[in-house]
Amino acid sequence: MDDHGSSGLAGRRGQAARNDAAILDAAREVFLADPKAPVAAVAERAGVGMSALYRRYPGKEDLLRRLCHDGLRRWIEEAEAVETEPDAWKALVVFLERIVDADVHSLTVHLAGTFTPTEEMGRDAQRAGEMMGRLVERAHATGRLRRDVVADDFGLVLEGCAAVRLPDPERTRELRRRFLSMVLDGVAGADVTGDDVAALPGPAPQPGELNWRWRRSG
Amino acid sequence: MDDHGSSGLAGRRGQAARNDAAILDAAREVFLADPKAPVAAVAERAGVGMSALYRRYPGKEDLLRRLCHDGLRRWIEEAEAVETEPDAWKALVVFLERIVDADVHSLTVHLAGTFTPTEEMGRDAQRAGEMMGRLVERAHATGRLRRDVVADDFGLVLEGCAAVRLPDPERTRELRRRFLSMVLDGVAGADVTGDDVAALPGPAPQPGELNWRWRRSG
DNA sequence: AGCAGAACGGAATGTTCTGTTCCACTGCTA
DNA sequence: TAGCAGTGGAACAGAACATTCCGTTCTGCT
Repeated sequence: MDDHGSSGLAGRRGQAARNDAAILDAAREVFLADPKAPVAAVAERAGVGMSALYRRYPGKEDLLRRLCHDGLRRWIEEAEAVETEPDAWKALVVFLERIVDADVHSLTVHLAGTFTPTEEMGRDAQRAGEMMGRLVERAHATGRLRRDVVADDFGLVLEGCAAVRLPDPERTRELRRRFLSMVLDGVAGADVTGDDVAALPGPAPQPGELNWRWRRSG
Repeated sequence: MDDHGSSGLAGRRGQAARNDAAILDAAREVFLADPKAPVAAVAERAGVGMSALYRRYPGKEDLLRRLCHDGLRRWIEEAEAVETEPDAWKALVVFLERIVDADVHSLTVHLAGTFTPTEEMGRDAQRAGEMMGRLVERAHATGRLRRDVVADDFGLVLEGCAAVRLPDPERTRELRRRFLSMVLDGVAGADVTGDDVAALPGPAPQPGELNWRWRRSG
């Protein structure tokens, strides 16, 4: 087999490989902007025809599923990446920043319900939740994270950050970072200030309470 | 004119008046859950037929516009209500809590773009922005609000709170309050703690930057 | 050089979804 | 009791959409 260059710049095979990526990128952009967007919008944004799309995925749902599962894997990946960080607080912060920057939360949460999940996705989702839990547990141990904040509170935080949306993606990232920073200051405060903030109100979010979109028939 | 009771419990006229409210309530619930929901869903939720709806509004767009404008007026109303509160920080907090509880932000922001706005709405929107600005200005003067937070940062905050959504409305309210509380602790911190938090990153949101949905042809 | 077929663009198709209209009916109101 | 404001819900027309299909292009191999 006469492979023209190892990184796929070759004529036909290369174009196909490039389309693989183009389609996924386009799908991410389009479906993040509107989870109900038509498939044709993805093709157009990717600069390919419908057939290029349907050659790779049996149907719309499969594309959505793929996108979501990729997001889930990315989450796990990022969580693993910060596990070696000695400063547990910093690990948590860096993790959140990366998830927010990559818009992973939108991928995993907003797309849920638009397809029927795989069992493997269920397992990965649980794994992702556990890793977040461990991250928070570690941060609690340092005393830097206020004690009345639970792991699922960060579900709220990520949801909030994901909601910040502007036409310009780069500006969106900046403002999300800014917002995240505000929230983190509120979440780190207690020990530093010497405790003059009131306890967080209301029952804390229960595990799985935020994942209602994953339940069947949505 | 033989009016059976002043608060409209009468037979036919009363039913009509009751439908007025039922339709608006239903529309709020339905369109807040999904801004693109079909009109029929509103009629069903209100327990009325299509004709009851189209007798009151020439078309879907008019209903949306009405809902949004009501939200805008509510915003102004709430802002005026806290203007007499002597404690400027408390005024700001109470105002935000009320806006969040009433889901006014979703009404005014998420519905924008689904209809062409009136000029009067434009004026009210500007007025609403100004009132928010004054609220923040007053809070700054007390020193209780950290200095690097600008008025439009609360656009981010409200967007974030509105993004917290569960099937149960009451639980949604609780968790939004909890999230808001976290954010407010982050936003109040600086002066109280004696300044060991870093400055907020990124250029602050510019006036009008968050209102892009209001611009024509969305 | 030439062929087999992988890969593609985009129009065509059949179906579902939705905004709006229409009509027959009900029971106040005067 | 006559008339009509008010109503429910079926009917309609057209838009939107996922998916299929066909004719074309250009590669990789012989």
